[in-house]
Amino acid sequence: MESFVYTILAILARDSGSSFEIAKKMDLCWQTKHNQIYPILVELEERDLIFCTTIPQSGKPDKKVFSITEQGKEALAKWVPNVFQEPIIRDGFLAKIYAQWLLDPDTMVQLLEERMQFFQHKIGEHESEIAQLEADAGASLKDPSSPHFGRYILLMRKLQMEQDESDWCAWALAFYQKEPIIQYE
Amino acid sequence: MESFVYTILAILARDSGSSFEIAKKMDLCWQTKHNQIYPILVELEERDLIFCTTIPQSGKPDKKVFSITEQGKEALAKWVPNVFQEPIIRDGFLAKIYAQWLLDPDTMVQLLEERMQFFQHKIGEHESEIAQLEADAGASLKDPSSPHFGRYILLMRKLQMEQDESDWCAWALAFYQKEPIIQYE
DNA sequence: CTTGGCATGTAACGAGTTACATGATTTG
DNA sequence: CAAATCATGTAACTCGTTACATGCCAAG
Repeated sequence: MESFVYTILAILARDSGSSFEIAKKMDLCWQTKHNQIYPILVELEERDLIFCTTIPQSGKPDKKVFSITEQGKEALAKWVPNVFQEPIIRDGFLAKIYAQWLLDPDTMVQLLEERMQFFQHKIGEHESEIAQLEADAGASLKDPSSPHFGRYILLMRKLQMEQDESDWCAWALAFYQKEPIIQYE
Repeated sequence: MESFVYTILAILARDSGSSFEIAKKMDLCWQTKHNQIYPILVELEERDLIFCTTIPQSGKPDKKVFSITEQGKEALAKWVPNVFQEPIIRDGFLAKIYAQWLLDPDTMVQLLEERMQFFQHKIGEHESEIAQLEADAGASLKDPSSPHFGRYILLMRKLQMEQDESDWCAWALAFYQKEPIIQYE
């Protein structure tokens, strides 16, 4: 929960945005559904760590744009050097791999191909986001004092991880094709 | 939850074990605390997907060894080709990276080094587990019809992922050392 | 002699998801 | 003209963690 709250602050520190926009950016660090962030935003506003500007819109409900306050930035900076955070990973697909010996090879091949496609799709998305960032931010991307640097290096990490996942699928698939051709390690 | 339950079944399909032993093996697929598995084991036993042999022990509470039933194997095999499972990742460290521009470089360097060490430690653990597996199972490790194959390829994947995480930390650290020497991509 | 691992569980609480409610605008 | 995306939120429910309870054995 703590990490979840500070992820919102970290996102708002880089750029103001609506609850909906925040929700989309969360995925890179902390997966969640948009519902969860509404009550937190209220709480953060009460604690003066963020503030909200309401933009009236015709037809739609008002758009609420949240921004971080100086206090918010301080709270965030104070949290960062705190206790070590263990990453949480839960992946049902891996249980399926664990149980693969009970299944026919065709099912497993299909499963692995589906997974590979999933990551290939993600890779495409992240590649275009990086290209966008490069176009927008230019050289500041590689400057640790720029607010874009963090997102940039996280995107690069995600991309590499997804490439690895995809490579691993290819490697695993080779075992079912009788000819293990791909080197992995 | 569903994936969680089937992960238990997948582990028991490979090898019988106590609740405690299951809990330790869960980490590779689905991180959880041991408390959560006790009520599930009761439920699975009621549904005849697993059965339990109680071994009396002096001093300690009885050791309960759980094994999968034929019905359990069938249920597991039926689940595998089911709906695609999206992996869940939540990592507070990444939020810290997101917010890095608000912090002094020293803090970030320390954070990255700590993270790197964490993964290096995990790599060591998994390497010795793989060596153990290779010694125990030999050639059957690379045979998709062996019950060890699944765990083997999952361990290889974990190892690669952790190596990547560690490499990424080194890459990110280079930005703070003025000389980005490491190639990543 | 204390920390950590082995070993099993329950109860209370906090975190996270699903379903529901509502409605405009854009894309296929 | 249906589905997806933008957009905001509440309520009910399920999932997951922490705290508690108990006790042995081995290593440092």
